[in-house]
Amino acid sequence: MDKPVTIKDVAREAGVSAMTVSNVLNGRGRVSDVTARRIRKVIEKLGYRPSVAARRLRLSQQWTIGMLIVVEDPDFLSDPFITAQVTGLTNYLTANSYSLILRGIKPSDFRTTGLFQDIEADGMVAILSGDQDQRNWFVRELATLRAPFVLLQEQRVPPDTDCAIIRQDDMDGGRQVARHLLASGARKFWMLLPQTEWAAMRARKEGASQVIREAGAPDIEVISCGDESYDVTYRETLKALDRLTPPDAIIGGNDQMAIAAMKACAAKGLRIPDEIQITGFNAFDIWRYVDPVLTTVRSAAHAIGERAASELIARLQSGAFTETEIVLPIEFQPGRSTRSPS
Amino acid sequence: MDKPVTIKDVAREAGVSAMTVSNVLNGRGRVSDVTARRIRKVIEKLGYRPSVAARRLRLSQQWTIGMLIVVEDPDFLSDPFITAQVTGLTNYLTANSYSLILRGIKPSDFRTTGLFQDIEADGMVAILSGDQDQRNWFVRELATLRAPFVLLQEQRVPPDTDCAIIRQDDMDGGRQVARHLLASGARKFWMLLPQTEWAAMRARKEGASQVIREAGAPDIEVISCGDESYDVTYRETLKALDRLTPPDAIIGGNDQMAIAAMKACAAKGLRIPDEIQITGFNAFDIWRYVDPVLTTVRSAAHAIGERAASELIARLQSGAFTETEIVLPIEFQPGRSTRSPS
DNA sequence: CTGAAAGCGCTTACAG
DNA sequence: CTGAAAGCGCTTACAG
Repeated sequence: MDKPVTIKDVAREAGVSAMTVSNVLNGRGRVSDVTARRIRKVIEKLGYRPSVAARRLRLSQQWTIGMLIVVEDPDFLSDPFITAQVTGLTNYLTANSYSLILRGIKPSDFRTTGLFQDIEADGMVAILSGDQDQRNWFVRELATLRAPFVLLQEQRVPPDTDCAIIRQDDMDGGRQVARHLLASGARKFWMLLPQTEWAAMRARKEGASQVIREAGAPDIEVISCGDESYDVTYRETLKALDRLTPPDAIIGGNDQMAIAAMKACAAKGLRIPDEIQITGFNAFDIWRYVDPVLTTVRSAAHAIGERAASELIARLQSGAFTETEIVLPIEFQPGRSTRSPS
Repeated sequence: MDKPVTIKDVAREAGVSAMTVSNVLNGRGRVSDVTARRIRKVIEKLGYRPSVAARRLRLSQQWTIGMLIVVEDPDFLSDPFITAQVTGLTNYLTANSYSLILRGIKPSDFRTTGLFQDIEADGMVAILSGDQDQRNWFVRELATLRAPFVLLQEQRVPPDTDCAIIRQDDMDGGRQVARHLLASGARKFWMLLPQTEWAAMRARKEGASQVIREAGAPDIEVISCGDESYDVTYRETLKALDRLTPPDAIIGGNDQMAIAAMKACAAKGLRIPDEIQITGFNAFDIWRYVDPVLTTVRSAAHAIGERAASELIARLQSGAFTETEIVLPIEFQPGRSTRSPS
């Protein structure tokens, strides 16, 4: 319709130059109170809004961080572990006048998507999935953007890259879960893992395996649960219970999987925790919806998101990441789906 | 470090003008195959990425939609009803080369936040909360951006505004729930609602009330549950059960609240559904984590998000919204937390 | 305390 | 098939 009002329109109406308007807007330079007040009146009257595009071009800074979630599942925000990180990120960015661009893409679309053609963010935060090869490839692609980035949940820092990793101590979480179960008498373990290899889940498994091997118990049996949805996990657990002797304990890769397993065990008539113990991971609200309340590990997800934002902003200001590997502690949270250690 | 490579660098290296490079990039104009190939090689070699800021300024189009969630709770993505809408929105936008800027703000910060000073989006999608007065005020503020916007979950279309509303038929959901409960013999109802007045929840209540009044039963008793968190809802339900005679049925404002109520009833020794029936709303994954499986209403949340994106993009192209009020159907989903109608 | 001018990196009629 | 020039709306030294 009507052309948007620009800084020039304001300047003309106020009888000053565009520069003076800019100074008022940005609090720079010396402008007399009288002039400033007059200009502000005109801005209000005309409904003037600065053009972000122009300012960004001029300053070659975007005040924008891109959040990239690389997953096969198009419903990429359904996992509370991810949404909590996104929330922490946005909240911190908003408080610091940065914008967050959110994008979920499938590994297969990775290359063709706009984000990788254009530069619209000063920095990136990414959650990757897939095997190590695929993740390495993602990291190389990200690096071609020539913008600093933070990887969440990754276990290894890519060498020679303007990049930092932030994660919670999933391996320690795995260790604590395994110790608790061993102390409660478990010797034979299953762990439920999705097909998609999340780095965080791998670490949980490694931590648990390590403690279990050290205790001289047989290594964990991995039950592969496809897309980690409730239905698939439930079905795969049932199948495994049909095929194999039930273990003493099932370690869920996350809470949702643990709950599906719980229901599967209940369907088989196995009493929890007497006949079989079950643990989850992350301690989001759902953990308490179930009966018995799930033994799980409290996640630092929100803090991870916040930290990613603060590290990235610091990096943009200082020119280099101060730390490239940040590990946040997690907290074991016993429930009633496991027995208390004797 | 090194200055970013611009279209001029590419042009110089390829021995052509910037315009020709631009033509190759955008598939406009006639460029000979030989030249085009050479230019593409140079782009690859130099690692050139177009500056989005420059293009946006030039074309005064942002290819960006802003998603604004106005809530008191800083953890604004914890509600799956919201995340599902956000996911639908991003997915559709990404597929259409639009970016999504996500921002959650508190009502009190509404005015001071950047989104309302600057223009960085071609259009907006908003989820509002608060009472009608507050929401009206938000709508007026949004209108000052002079960009089209879509309101999710709103029940009334603001007059004379470049705006559309999209919602699911929450009122019908409320009706269906009430009919089911009445048919199962219920006469006395409670409904759990948070302090924050979500328009969608109001509509559920209205729908249910209407059917219940028509059946000649006493109107619903509303139990106010603060921030709608598990803990508060649980506590308030317990308190109500202590204070008042238990009703025949409790209608949860959403699934999470219904589940908290379920646990509270169980704690009081009330058998579900024999002594008390309970229903939820939205049918996200958690609805089935509980025992007995919750009777609820399947939500069109993901479709709402997608539709918001498609309507907004269509509006940006055509200059006007074709429909200003879009209502998506919902689906009643009986579980085991209610009795089957006799 | 205020202004004229240059320039950020693109794209678009308009010529040739 | 290709190029020179103008301009999108800002901000920043540099003068006055």
